[in-house]
Amino acid sequence: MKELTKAEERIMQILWDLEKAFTREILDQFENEPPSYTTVATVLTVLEQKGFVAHEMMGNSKRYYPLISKSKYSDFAMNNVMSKYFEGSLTRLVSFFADRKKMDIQELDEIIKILESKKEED
Amino acid sequence: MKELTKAEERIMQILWDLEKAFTREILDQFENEPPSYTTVATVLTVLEQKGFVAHEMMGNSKRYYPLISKSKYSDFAMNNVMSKYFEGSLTRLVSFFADRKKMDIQELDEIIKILESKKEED
DNA sequence: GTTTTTCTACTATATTTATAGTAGATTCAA
DNA sequence: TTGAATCTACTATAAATATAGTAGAAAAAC
Repeated sequence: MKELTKAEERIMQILWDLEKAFTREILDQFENEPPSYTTVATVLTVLEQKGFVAHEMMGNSKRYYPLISKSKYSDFAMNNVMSKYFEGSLTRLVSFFADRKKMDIQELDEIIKILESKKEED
Repeated sequence: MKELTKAEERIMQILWDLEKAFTREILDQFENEPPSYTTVATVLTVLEQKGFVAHEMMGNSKRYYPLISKSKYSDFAMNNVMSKYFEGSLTRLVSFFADRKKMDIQELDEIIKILESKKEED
């Protein structure tokens, strides 16, 4: 999978959220300093070329939808960072976080619970 | 902090590893298809402008060293991805990983241990 | 002590990314 | 049924990124 550029990523985030959307609808999601309509349209075209989205015609308008799920891309993006900064190890990542973030007992317990239940899975 | 571009990041990774290095030494770390010497030198100049590295003169050569630690940048990069894909929550991230990765009992236990000891800290 | 190598500084160029304009088709609204 | 609005396709342009060449100074090699 290729990486998303920043502009592409912003639009993918919106599209993951909306699931299906016209260019106009995507544009409407921008709060401050929205890009121009054609900019969004161009980025969508690029995203389509790159295989991240597809569209269906509704009248003469295109309704876009993601071809790659957010969780699939999350996985890719995370593995990317993890391999570069934590030797791909979740253990290292968690330990890094434990070292430098405030985490309340409740959050810690929740994570432990998740991991415990994962153990039983096997 | 600004994000590192790919070319910059590759060189920072080497520099984090070597701690201090001349352009030539950095170049020597490239295994296949090394860039040209001047490419490395140019990227280092950019990195210096951006405040990621500094240098000391050794004779007429520059020995570069990182101004930003790998763990500081890791933190930045991780928070970046986490905020975009896991609402900034380590819990969500761990649960995502637990769902889609094979993890052996030993690894799970290790992470649990880390989190337990973090609990006692407070 | 010349030649060769090795640096840096500066410049150059190609590619990618980000952003948007224009023109022509289509739809809508009066 | 014509004028306004909206959409796509195509093109344009600026900015950022990636890569490297050239020239001149310094050092090393012979």
